Amino acid sequence: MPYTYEYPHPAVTVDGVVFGYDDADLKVLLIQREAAPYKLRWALPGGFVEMTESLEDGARRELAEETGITQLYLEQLYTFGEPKRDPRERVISVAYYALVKLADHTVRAASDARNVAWFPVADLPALAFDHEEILDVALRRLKGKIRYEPIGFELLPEKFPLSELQRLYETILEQPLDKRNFRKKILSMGLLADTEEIQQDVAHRAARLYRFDEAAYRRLKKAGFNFEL
Amino acid sequence: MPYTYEYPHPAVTVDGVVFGYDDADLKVLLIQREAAPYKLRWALPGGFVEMTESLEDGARRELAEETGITQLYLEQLYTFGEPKRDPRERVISVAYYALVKLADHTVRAASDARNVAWFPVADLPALAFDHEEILDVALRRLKGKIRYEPIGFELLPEKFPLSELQRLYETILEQPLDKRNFRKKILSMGLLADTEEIQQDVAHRAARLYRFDEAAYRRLKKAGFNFEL
DNA sequence: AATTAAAAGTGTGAAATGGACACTAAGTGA
DNA sequence: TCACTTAGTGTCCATTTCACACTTTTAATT
Repeated sequence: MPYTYEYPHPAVTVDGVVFGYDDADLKVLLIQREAAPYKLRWALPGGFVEMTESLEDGARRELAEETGITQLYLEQLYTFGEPKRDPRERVISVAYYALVKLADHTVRAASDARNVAWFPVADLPALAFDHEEILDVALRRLKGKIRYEPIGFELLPEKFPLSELQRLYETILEQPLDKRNFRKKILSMGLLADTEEIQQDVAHRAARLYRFDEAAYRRLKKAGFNFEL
Repeated sequence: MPYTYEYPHPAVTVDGVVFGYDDADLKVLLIQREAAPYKLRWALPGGFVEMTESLEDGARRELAEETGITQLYLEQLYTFGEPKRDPRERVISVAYYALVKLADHTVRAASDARNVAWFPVADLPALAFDHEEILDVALRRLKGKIRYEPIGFELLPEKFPLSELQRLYETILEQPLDKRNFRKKILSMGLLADTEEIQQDVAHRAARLYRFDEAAYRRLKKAGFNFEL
């Protein structure tokens, strides 16, 4: 069952940079490699694209197979194709980045029992291949995009207090934000709905919980509204 | 000399959306196909990536071969990989977009003598494959990027009057801009150097000519300056 | 030489936005 | 009841944005 072509074809893979947020830490999901090259190194989840699936479907499939994660915000990031990025053969990797609500997804061990774990972005192990570069591009993209698109919510639980949203922004942007100005700005966008609930089991005044109002988002987006922070 | 793999590999191409600007028109460079499928249809220039070159090098090589253009601003756009986008076999296409100074480059006929021509973006023929979608993504990217990065200069001659720069912005953004406000804003960025020259052979008051000051750009960029219009 | 045409070039005031800043309210635990 | 922790709230000043119209310069036409 070999496949033969008149001209050489590179292999094509999809890799995913999956971000999660937990307790003031931005985290990335990594998988430990079992085989050479880079045996035992941590790497981004990913794999070969199948001939009948789209690139995005391939990315979703690989993430589901390797980490069990299925509900996520997914967007194409960049395509990496330096000739020597994989020592075995020419591999073009179409990278996606994803945002998941960490609380909802305790990661399953991969279907093939490889190690899967969340690492804080601020404290990463050495990665396989050019995955450090891919991660770097993903971080810059996330940092840039969160300024003008309301994607931060994808990293938080369904219901969250404003302070948690602010901490998320401060973590990703790596700069402190003024509480009053942040609240004014975010609330004035009209994307947050008050759930009429408050935090439970906190040892201080409980905060109101909000949720992202997706219907409002679509309405405003269609009207050309600007979500710049 | 066939190439054989244990698993099926898609073909990988690079395609280029080359923009030029001329006389208040944004234009795209297209090539007429000679062979089936889509015989005689116009298409984006592009071709197969060679195994030893990077994706960007491949894009530059294809553009040089097919159109003779060598000096250009080039940036990766997006990767298109729907299973059926090419009827012959599975083809993943890494698209780049490019900006060229149209005045400097009268397009050469392709090395293989295919028809090459500039088309106004506002008045395009039907295109081969999914090239209309690729062009659409490129246009949106250009429109978005020109708002916060000074890339418009890449489309103008070395020396240009402010009115021409303004017309370029108005063309790309598809909206009129106020002359005084535009000048104030652009000049205050400190990216334009006065060449001390003025227009020649115009039938009215001649305008000062400016050039893009790349050294200043790099300095300001490093300092984290914001080039939003 | 005077007139017309065409585009260049220039400033102000009003409105909206952005950014700095500090205290009170509410709830828990000791 | 006191101490601690986080929630929640408004004002002022500086800056930016936006709307807006006339004079200058040069060449072409009569």
